[in-house]
Amino acid sequence: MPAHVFIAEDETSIISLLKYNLEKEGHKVSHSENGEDALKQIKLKHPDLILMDWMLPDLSGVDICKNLKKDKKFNDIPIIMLTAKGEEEDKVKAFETGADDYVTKPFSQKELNARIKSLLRRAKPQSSSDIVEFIDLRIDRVTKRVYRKDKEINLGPTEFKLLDFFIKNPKRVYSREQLLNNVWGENIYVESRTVDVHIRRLRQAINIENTKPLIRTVRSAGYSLES
Amino acid sequence: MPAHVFIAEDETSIISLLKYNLEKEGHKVSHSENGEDALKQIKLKHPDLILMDWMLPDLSGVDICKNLKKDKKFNDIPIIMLTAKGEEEDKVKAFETGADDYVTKPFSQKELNARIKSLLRRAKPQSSSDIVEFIDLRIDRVTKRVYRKDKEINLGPTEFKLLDFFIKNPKRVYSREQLLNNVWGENIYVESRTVDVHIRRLRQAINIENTKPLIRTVRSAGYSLES
DNA sequence: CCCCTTTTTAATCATTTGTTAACTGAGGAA
DNA sequence: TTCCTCAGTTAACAAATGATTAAAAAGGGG
Repeated sequence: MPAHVFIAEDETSIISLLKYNLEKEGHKVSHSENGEDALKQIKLKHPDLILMDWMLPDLSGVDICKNLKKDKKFNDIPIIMLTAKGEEEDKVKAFETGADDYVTKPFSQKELNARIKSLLRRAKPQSSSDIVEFIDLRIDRVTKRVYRKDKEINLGPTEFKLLDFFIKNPKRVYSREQLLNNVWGENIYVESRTVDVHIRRLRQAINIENTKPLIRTVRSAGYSLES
Repeated sequence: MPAHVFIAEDETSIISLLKYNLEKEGHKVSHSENGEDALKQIKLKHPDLILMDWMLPDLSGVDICKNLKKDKKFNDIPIIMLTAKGEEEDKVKAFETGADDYVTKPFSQKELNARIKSLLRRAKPQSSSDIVEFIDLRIDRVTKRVYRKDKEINLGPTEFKLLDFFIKNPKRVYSREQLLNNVWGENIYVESRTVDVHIRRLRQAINIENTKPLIRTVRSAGYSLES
């Protein structure tokens, strides 16, 4: 699983070693050499995982960790703390501040890779409820099935996500940009016309023998799910 | 969640410490001070979880672990390895031999309890019953046999665990990552494509003369067991 | 050393996706 | 009303993505 890994570390030799190895694994790597900047960049780039030195100039790893963990937007980025060998009590402190794993220098690249993999694939808790309904539409997030009038409907992944998003706030009108941000993702760029196409596909799919259309077009504003 | 914990450890001071703490948590505790005896007792008592010292007189923890993990009847008992501090490479070896978790001495009781809880939670739900059925599929957890339409099916260990996991929550779609975490274990790192291969083998195995396929592929989401 | 299982790899196959461009229709202005 | 313009709709297609499959490589145990 290629991911974006951020390294906060002041020893350049370690940075380049890590960078080399991580890129070989297919990850995208950014880094920063001081705490202040690291925090700023992390918030800007929103990486998938952070390798953080315990000791950093001007803002310690612990502080960054605390800061991130209390911010809803960033508290689910896994953090691996890097510390010098032998500081056993640091381990406890690291976990207390919210680090997800802990590696002592010097570490084997193999082990680090393993831990990274493990953290990256750790299940994200899905908070939303399992089955949602709207009018004669039912969507089951556990079995990934969608029904209209108890008849099963086949949707592609994007149409599924689109409908799933609409159904969270029925009747609310979303602009194409909002849909792109919420369904496709913040940092993915596609033409806004693409939304139209998927709206059409979704409409076709959920349009079963003389039922209501369910998706409303609001001219020059966007789309909404309603009766 | 009270359970039966077995301790294989030769230092009596550690045994009594562990025993005290585990019993305070409500667990039933047995122990043995040498490898030979430990293995015998484990097979006799079939505990819910094992705490095992890496170094034991006359039969090492690794050997016991290997022995148990290749025995269908015992390979699902979670094992936590206990090792002296600083032996980093042992960690890798421990996981390779099939240990489910790894703790270095000295350890905090709090951390150990957390890990025990986590492993028990993962392993427990299967204890509900020894024979489970789904459609025309029957799996016997005691004898480790699988039948389809009363005809016995031969599955490799991984396929067995995979099917066993699926059958706990039929119809539920699991991602490859979830399957890796739950069937292979949190600490084992294989490519997620490997899952596909085992799914295929499982499919082939349970596909007896014109019966339903039973395993559904959900593109970009995962797999599920259903009719 | 041979056999069996697991894992990786790579080729192939199938579906989904994003884009483009032509088409349609609503609504405002004359 | 009629025409014009602009936004939305539709269909077609190429590219990308994801799943399947077979076969080779890697381990592990007897």
